[in-house]
Amino acid sequence: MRPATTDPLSATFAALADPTRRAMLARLALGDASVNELAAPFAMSLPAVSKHIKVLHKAGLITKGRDAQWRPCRIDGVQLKGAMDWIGQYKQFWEERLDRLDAYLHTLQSPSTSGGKT
Amino acid sequence: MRPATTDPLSATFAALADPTRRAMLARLALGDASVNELAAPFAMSLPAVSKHIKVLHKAGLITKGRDAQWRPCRIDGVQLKGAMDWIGQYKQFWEERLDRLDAYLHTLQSPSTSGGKT
DNA sequence: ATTATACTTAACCAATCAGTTAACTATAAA
DNA sequence: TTTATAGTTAACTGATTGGTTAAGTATAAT
Repeated sequence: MRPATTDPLSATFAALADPTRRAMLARLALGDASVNELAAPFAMSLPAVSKHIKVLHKAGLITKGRDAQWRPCRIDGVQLKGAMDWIGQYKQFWEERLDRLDAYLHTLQSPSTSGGKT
Repeated sequence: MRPATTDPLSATFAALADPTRRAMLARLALGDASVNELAAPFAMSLPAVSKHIKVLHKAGLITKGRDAQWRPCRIDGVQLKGAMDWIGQYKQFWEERLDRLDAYLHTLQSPSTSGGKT
């Protein structure tokens, strides 16, 4: 087996690739929550929830504190920013589309000499 | 078994969770490329590359054309925008941090009545 | 000391994933 | 028609994933 400590970006995207975990982040965006509070909306066992939380934690998307027997979870934006920045590199590939749509709409609006495709 | 057609966001994040596939997108950002061109930098078989491409395609991150026996691939930004927008919801969780750092730096700079920790 | 609450770990299972090799399809070139 | 090039599909494999139940740990309450 490889030591393989997956790179942060891969760990982040993998963690975000599950709807349950995304819902947990959505919950945590409203404020810190214990494991049981995070588990409440889901029809799955507590160990399953615990594993999801571990995935989020290992990816660095949340931090965990301690308060008696509770383990309050808190969202941490650092890795989310990393993921956002990575995707941001490709912004042109959706803005370009909008530009083309915009250009097309202009051709409809002002019937000049443009014949269409180059 | 569930039909389960995974939601677009999950498919997108899952596709991005692999460094090989991210590298392929980086290549495609430079311009369209055939399957063999995409495969060139990687020490893996062509079928493996073909599978990665299929994952990207099913997630809607690329489109595939046909030119004789070639299948030119092109990046498609729509789903990337979707992923970006989802993450963007959480912007406050990294800007907040910067705000706190900024506030802290100000306490260092202007030695007012603040004693430090609460 | 016992019991309840909060959570984790262990062991297991079925499904998916990332890779392989071998065989196949489709188009172009000789 | 044969051969080369480009790519996909099939069948297999080992590792990972997402879930389960049962057992264990840690703190608080009785």
